Amino acid sequence: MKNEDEPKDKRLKPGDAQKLTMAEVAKYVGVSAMTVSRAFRQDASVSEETRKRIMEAVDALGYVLDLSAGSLSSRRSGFIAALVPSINNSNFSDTARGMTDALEKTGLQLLLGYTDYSTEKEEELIEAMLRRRPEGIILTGGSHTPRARRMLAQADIPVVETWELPEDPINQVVGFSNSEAMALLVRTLASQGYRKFGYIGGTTARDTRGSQRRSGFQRTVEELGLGPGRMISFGVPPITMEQGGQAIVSLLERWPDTEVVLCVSDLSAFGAIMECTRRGMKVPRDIAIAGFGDYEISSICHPRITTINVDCYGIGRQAAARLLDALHTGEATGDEITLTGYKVVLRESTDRNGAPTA
Amino acid sequence: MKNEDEPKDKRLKPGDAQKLTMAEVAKYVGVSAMTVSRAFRQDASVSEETRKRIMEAVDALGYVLDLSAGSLSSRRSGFIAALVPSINNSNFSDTARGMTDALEKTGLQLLLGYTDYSTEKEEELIEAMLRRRPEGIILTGGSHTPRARRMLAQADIPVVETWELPEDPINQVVGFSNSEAMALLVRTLASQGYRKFGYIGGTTARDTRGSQRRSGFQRTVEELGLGPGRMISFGVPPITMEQGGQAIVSLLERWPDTEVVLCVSDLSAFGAIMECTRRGMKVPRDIAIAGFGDYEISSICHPRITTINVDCYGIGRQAAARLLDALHTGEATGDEITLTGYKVVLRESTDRNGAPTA
DNA sequence: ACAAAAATTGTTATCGATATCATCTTGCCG
DNA sequence: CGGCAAGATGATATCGATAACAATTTTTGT
Repeated sequence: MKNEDEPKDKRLKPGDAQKLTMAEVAKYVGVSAMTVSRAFRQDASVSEETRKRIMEAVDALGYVLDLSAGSLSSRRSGFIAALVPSINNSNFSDTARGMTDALEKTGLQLLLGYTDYSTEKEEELIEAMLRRRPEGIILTGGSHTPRARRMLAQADIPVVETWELPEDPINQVVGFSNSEAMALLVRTLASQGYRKFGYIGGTTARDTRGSQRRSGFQRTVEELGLGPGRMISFGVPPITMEQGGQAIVSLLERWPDTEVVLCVSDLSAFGAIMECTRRGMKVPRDIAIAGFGDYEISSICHPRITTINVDCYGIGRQAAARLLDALHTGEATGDEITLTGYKVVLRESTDRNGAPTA
Repeated sequence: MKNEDEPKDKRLKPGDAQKLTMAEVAKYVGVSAMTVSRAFRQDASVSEETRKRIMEAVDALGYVLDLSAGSLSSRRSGFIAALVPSINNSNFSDTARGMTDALEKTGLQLLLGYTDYSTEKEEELIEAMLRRRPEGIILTGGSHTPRARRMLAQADIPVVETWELPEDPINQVVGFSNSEAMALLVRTLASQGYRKFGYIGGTTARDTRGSQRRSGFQRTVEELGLGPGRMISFGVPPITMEQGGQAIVSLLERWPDTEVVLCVSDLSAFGAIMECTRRGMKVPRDIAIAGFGDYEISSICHPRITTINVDCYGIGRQAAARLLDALHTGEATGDEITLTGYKVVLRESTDRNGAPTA
């Protein structure tokens, strides 16, 4: 006979609810741990009767599966990492919702991280995420630190970049051209007769989508022969409603004859409109203002704001779908670019008749 | 001699970047895996020289620590779970920021989940989180399913409930009385002469904070002898700007002489104000409207909205701090209630002089 | 200069589930 | 009724790091 282990010296602290493991559940039911493990997966071969008994025991004991142990041995962490610039931006939250919906029923969980529009923060987050071994990762934008790129390459998992069209994609891309979208808005407004264009955006290149919108604006105004646009930069992205208000004051001081102002987002457009209203100017009678992103506020406020509607939800949904494709096909897929839609939404704030309450 | 293992049959797939482990880094540097492990923690005793060499190797090889293995053996997952109702609500995102800030430098990461104001979704999320063995968990509100409560009890980790004062706290609480806050707003407005009070909120009890605000409203209006309040319920929480607009229409149809309307949140208040404006009513001249939460929009829009400012950031910060306390003191702390502040912010939308642009 | 203390590094067992292969039933068919 | 396939279950090794303790080197005090 082999010598039996003495009762272990493991001192369970008094109040310490001894931690339940699968083995204990197994002993309780009278099966092996492996069978309990199988009972937790619907594809595994366990008789219905045994599974039922196990699940009852799980319930009775209050056992909760331990994925950290499971993922170590199965080498599947069971989650997808997604990094977005801001927690509090309905555009990105719509995108996140799209991802969550697409991942439903796949057994994969979404882990969100917030980069605060900073590539350094993004790098940190990528490292933090990779340490937990995600099965794939979704990023916003195409601007990353060199080290971030290296880590991603090394990680050998599918990567999807979203919300823009990077010049040098890592892997897959789901997004649209922010500069083209802004160009479309400029051309649409120009075709309505506007000639003197102003632009409000943040000061730095941190927000790459913002920069792209700006360059789309600039380029298109010049292409249309409407001279260089009047551009005001204000604040570190993401610029707030308040900064939108401050910016339009600067802009109108410098170029009082401006006819229409395009803003990097609806939020700054809203701030600008409110500031104008407060100063006794009527929008669009005295000045027209447009935003970008089609946030809820733009269809509610007075006057309603002309904007670019972006398929935020679709971006998320498709990004997750592309990622799942890559995971299923064994990541042999070519790196594709999936274009998502956008459209101009004309509303009161740029109405040439200037009769917003019409 | 024992038979030596044949060179393993492990077929590394062609493109497969063979997964790096600590052992390989260790071999590369010429130390033991344990020393590499130590090099990753700043408190461990490794000579500076060795650590430098190891970190260079880590960099050169592109190794990324594997926490799923580490947390299994150390029994420390290194993260805190936090569940909030909505991803896209600046109040909660401020709270989340408070938590993140408080956890900075503690080595603990925050994992956010979104319950969508549903206790069923919350239960699912709690289970999903517990499966990854968080070291603590922060919840919003005090309303949970029985199974959620059981799982939390079994998990034996500190729990903090936030944003309200539950009748039956699980453990620690960081929040304030929503009904008292709303009562304060009612009393403040009553003291300014308002007599005929209306209220706009969601239809169900899903949003417990909303329900508490409603009951605070109702109770106080009656206490002041101003008769039963005029209450309109509209939509499933969280109610949107648009629903705020629809609600005020119903309310004014039913009770056209209402003097002031309190809304469950600033967002519905904003929607209500815009709808009034659109219909040619002036706020506050024709009707006064107030919100709750002091969102950015309320200080920007026109007219600016009277509201209750809540210390959202502080709630998050303190919740995380209390959790850290509990973790450090070995969870022997008594379950305390930490009250957070709120205050009435009077703005144009309830100005009795009705001269918002004054 | 030598013992004691401190700092550094290594060895081995282990965390809790799952992959893998082995074993045991059961059912089915000619 | 033998034999084989399919289904159900179990035994064991393993995932990759870290805890715990052991061994070694360096520093310190007197």
